[in-house]
Amino acid sequence: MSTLVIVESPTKARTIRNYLPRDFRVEASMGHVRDLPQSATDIPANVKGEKWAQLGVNVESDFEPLYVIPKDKKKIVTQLKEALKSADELVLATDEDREGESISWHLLQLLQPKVPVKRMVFHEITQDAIRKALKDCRTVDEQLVRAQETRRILDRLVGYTLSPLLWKKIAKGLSAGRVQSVAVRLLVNRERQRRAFRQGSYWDLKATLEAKGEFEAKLTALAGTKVANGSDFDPDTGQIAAGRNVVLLNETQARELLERLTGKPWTVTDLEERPTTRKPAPPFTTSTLQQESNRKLRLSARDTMRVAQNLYEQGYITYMRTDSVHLSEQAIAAARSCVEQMYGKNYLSPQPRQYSTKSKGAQEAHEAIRPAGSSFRTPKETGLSGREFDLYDLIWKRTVATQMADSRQTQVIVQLQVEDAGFRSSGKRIDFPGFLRAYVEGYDDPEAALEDREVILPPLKKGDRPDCKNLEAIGHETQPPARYTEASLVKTLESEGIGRPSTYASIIGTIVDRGYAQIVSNALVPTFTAFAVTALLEQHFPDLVDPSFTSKMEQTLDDIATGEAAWLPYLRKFYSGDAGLETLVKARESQIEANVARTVAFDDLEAKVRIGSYGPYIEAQNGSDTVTASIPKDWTPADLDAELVEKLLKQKTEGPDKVGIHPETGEPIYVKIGPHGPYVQLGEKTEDKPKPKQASLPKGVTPDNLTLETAVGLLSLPRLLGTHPATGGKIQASIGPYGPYVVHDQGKEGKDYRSLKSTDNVLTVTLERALEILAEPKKGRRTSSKSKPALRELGAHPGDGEPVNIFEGPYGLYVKHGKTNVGLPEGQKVEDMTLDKALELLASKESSAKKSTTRKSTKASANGNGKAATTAKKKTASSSTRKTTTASKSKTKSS
DNA sequence: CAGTGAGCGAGCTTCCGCTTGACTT
Repeated sequence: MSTLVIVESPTKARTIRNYLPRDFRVEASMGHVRDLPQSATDIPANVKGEKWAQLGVNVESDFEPLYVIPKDKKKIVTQLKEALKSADELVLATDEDREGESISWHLLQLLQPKVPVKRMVFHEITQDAIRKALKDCRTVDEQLVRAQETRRILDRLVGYTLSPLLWKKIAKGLSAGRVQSVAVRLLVNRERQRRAFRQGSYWDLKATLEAKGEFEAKLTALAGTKVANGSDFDPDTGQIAAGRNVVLLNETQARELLERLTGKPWTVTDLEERPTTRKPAPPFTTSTLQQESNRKLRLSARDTMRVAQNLYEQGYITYMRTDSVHLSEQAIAAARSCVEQMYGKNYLSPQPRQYSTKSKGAQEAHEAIRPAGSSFRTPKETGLSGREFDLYDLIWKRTVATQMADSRQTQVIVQLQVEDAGFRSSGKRIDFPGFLRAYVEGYDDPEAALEDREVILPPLKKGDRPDCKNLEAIGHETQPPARYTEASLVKTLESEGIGRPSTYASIIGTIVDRGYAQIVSNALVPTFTAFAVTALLEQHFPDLVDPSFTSKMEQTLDDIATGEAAWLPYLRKFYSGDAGLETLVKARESQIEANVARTVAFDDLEAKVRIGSYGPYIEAQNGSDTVTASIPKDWTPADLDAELVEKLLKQKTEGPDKVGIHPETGEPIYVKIGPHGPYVQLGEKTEDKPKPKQASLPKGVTPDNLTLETAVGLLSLPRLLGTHPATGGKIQASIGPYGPYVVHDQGKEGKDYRSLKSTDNVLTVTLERALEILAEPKKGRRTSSKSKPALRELGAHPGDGEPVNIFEGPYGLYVKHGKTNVGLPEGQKVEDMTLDKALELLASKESSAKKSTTRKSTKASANGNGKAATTAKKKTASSSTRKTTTASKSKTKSS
């Protein structure tokens, strides 16, 4: 008989197994094992008829939750039940936070153990910590569990009562929730500011001066009055903000001033040196890791987490979902020894640095994210490569930097005077780089990154008379507030305490999937739907989309956990009764007119935008007629101005613009804007010609700058360039779904495609140039085996003599034989691989590949609801055969 | 690929937080 220990994750199970006695069996629950039913198919038959069944919470009977085991957890639960049979003690070792406590409680409910049960908690995985934790076990904290359950129920009530309202009033398939709706609202508010933004412009002077060295200075004051710069403008008017005592220079004034100052003597009137110090940023949490990785490595939150998970599973870093900046003693010691070895004692912070968490509602069940172990491997020592290397490198540097000395800098500010004009020059000297040697935190605003650059001024003193080498007038324009990026959205949500480390990445996924935002070169741009939904929620449920809603809820949950508040009255007040959500939603349902809710009004547009079942469209009055026109699919409110609206409508009222007459066919060519953007069409659509020739406008060509020549060219694609001198195969140029390309027809060898560079023009590209492009090796993902050499060649496959090699792909290391690829098992080192081991892996894959073809057909998606761009959730039942065999193999090998 | 903006009506969509596993090279 033995003790069964249950933790959340298999990786945690593997590590703590080493610190427990031999007769302890450690299993993983894989997160939560029970939950409210997610969709109608999960609702058990016996409650399906009930009014509250769709909610999964019996709101008529003290909010009793209906718990089910989600499909993908059924197997785990049976396995855990089985494991418990041979145990004479059960130890629940899930995380010591609200969710972790709840998992333990659900396990108890499900497993109904007849043997003694203990609740064990630890914050560090070391021999000592685990042994101590095992001695100090407690029971499950029912109040903490209640707090979790309250959170769960509240989120369900919000989400599952507001979403149906949106289906009725705006469009089907939409969603609302405590977290996502606030996130969407942040995006919408920022976009509203951008639309309201009025650009202001101002001029100033820049001087290049010389005094024992060159330096630059900027005009700051004129006759004792400050010269206006960007911060003096009111973003809503584009004018100088009220109450500012500044002089605003326009171009003429700036040039006149330049004339007047030219040739006049300059004097240094003041010189100030200000020493400053900077401290290193705290170690990574999930949120800060995602932010930095997005800024520095350009990884999405999701990719960051995927790579971090790999690093964690291979034992390179500590747990990647955390809100704590706490470092264990051993981590601090390891970081300090790294600093000493790599940078020397001078660079060590005099005292070990420990950080404390500031963000709201942090639960701190884990350590900060840092290199694993009691001594850190340097990035080079790890043998990692690609994204894994980059991310580890980032984590290593940030962690090591926390134990480094402050950086000491001197800010130098020089005031200069010429006639009545005051100039300023600022420099920065890094006296001692300290932690900057290892790590500089990134910025969302690339301008701000300059802050850390050293700007050396020549040694100047008061009374110096520098020569003016050059003086120029420079015009500036104020910029609208920047859109949110993934990084800045996560940062904002975290600082408001909204969302959890495990969900930051999926929040962004949700709002993109629901069609609330599009990612355009790293920026999150809200859609028309986002505007409509946000307006409805703000107007009718202002409390729920207020960022402070979550922090108030958290406060109550904390009180429930400590016993100072009771859960039932809280939920009752929130949902039932006169002021409750249920009543409110019902009342609003009859008040809100769908036609109004579907409409987005913009101050600067006369036409209205409506959300239709096929996407957003414009509606305007033309005399007594109502005209509607679709807005192209990837357009957002950011793209829509009065001019474009006009264009879209004109196409409907007066027919499309004619570009000209086709010189050969004599038919007219039209430029139209369709659901996929602007395109040209040859002739009209008629009964006997239902499909006139059409072609999309490529990037850079707009309806405005489109010439007849270009239009004719586009309509004549694909264009034959000639034949290949070596093969005699045809070479053509055209535009495909991925943009302009050239293709070489190699007969039975297939076609060789290459994308054109942005500097090439499909309509004019020559045969010579095409041959040049075709001669370049193919880029892109399919050819990594050609561009990247094998990490190791293991030899020929006995079956067919084809080589068996190890490669590295974006998903880690894998063995390749012909077209078969198999990932290496966890922890398998490249050096230890043999041909035999590789053949074993390939064999297991090749045999299971045959079976797997029969399973696929069951997954046909029932997603026929038109445009809602949801990515179908992939939840196929796992084909256990291959996985379990390889898993058990690697287990026996490692033990 | 280049429209539509309304209907017979069944059954369904949807939340937040814990986890990993399927694919792919």
